[in-house]
Amino acid sequence: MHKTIACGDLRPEHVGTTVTLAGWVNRRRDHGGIIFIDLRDGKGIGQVVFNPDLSPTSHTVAEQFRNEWVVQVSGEVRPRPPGTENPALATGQVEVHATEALVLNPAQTPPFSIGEGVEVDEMVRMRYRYLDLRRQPMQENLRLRHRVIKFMRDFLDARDFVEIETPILIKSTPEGARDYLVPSRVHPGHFYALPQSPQQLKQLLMVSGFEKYDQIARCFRDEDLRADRQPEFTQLDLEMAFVHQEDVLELIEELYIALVETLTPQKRLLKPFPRVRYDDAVSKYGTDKPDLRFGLPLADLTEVAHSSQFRVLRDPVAQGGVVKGFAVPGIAGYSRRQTDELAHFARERGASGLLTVPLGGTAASLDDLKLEDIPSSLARYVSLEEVRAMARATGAGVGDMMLIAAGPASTVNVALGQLRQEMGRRLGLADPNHLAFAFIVDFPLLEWNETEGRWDSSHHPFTSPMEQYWEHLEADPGKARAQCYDLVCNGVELASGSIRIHRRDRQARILRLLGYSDAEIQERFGHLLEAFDFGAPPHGGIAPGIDRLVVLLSEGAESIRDVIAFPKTQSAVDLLFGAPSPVREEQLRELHLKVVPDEEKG
RNA sequence: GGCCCGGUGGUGUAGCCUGGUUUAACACACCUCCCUGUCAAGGAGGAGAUCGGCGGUUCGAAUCCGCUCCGGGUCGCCA
Repeated sequence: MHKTIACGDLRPEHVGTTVTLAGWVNRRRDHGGIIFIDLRDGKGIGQVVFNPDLSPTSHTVAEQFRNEWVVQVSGEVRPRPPGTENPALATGQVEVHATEALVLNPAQTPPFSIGEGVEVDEMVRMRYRYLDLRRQPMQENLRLRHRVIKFMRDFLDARDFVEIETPILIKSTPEGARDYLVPSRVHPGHFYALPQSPQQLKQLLMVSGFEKYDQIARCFRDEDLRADRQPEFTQLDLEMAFVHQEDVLELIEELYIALVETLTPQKRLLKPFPRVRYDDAVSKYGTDKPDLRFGLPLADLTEVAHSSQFRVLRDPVAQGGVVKGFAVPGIAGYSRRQTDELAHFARERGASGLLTVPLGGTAASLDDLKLEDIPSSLARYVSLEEVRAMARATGAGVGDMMLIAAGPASTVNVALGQLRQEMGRRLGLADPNHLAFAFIVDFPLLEWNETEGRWDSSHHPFTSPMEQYWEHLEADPGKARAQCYDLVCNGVELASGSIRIHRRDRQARILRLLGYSDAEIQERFGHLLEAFDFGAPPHGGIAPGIDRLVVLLSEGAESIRDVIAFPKTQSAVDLLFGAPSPVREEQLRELHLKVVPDEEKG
């Protein structure tokens, strides 16, 4: 080794010993005579002193040191002189007095500072990702990620799970996300697909009798990106035989509680995880991934609005829509500009408009409230009693503001749900040190696809409906509820899973319901159906996302790009390697491919 | 594909709305010199920018207009 101890491991117990350190120059302070170097390595930072009186030769070498040079230093560990200890450093009680110094590799001035916590443009960070990763916050993020994954593996190993790798080159799946395709050289015109998840493979492993399978699995989806989506991402994929839904939920709850309490004990946790029905989540929070760190629940105002004379509310109801609203405490004094901004926010998310209803004035209670205390267009069209009814329904009091939207239920829920999240953030109700986990259950099995005119699986076609819905499934598909569950936390979907169908006849019924012909079923799912004929056990599983979890557990990661070593941009470009890129004509020929130029761009 | 935000020395920002008193400003980093107990060391000096690109308006464009590229956010999309 080029070193005998890590820079970050220096402690008072080493005083008197002679050590050799190697690392990067984090910062240098040259006093003309004495020189201080903060030397950084993977374990942390330690201070080295170069004193010309002690060692003129090493002092001369150290005069050339610059930030990020890779250097090796030997010397004696001594306690720092009284009054010069640095409590901000774990190594701050001691320092190394250099007697030998060596430049292992000089370095150019980096494009951005490694040692200081300056915000740097993400484009530059990704272009020089290896330098970005050298920075402390990114080191912490990736080390946390490692510990999370190791914890999961150890936890499952102790419960008899077997980690099994599944292929990356596999068959293109028919529906769902767009596949990344890989052309076959050996079979002209044929393609592999990268797995969107190992879904069918893990079900086949259940048929194989492994009973408990898990995998830290890379998944690929060629869809447009968001802050919490990358073209490739990592899941803890797991599946169990002979389980009911509650068995899976209990395992996951136990895993997440143990993981958080062990790795991030500073985070507050709500135990046990509430089970929230899908319908309740949507009606109360407008979304199936509610942030439960705060209240601000949505209230249904359709009844009140229906009888009112206000067309903005009445007409949408007459057309089968709903009116919903929620109370935001203490913001009755918002300026016109601020309320306009909220309305803009709602419209951007699909709402036709937003009624802002401040309950202002100095009234002691709702009963004393006067119409002139309500600077809102609502007050011009509805009675004071109707405003009071809405306030009672939303829980608004004097000094609060009601935010109300009308329209089709799905539109209103999306807009108000996101507005609720935004208000929680603005009012500081969403404490980042609080993790509010919850299971969302009782999902609908199917969703009507308006554009395609058919039923889609809300989860995936292998999800089993609850037992009682099999009987009238074809007669009333929309009514069926699934044995399907999500784990959500702080407004983020963290995991999704289900009890699967394990009998051929039932799987075929679902696929036919989804509009597949018998020939298509055989071509696309034949391998799975055939497996079910050979003794498939009842089974189910879940797939927790690793990237989003690490973001929630980390201090300061703002997107999953901050917890992925080499992420891609929103346009799926790798700025470090410059991928994707054209390939040689010869490579294309081997793959029997010809590139057709874009018609518009030529 | 739609909408929104951003792009100014190596980094982070100001200037842009209201075009010319700006030789494009400031901080950090960088280079030189001074400095023997600092830890965001300090002091003095210096170098460094086709203002993302192309085109237009104008006597004059970082500033106004159009197109375009790149990054980010979001809707669609993500079984």
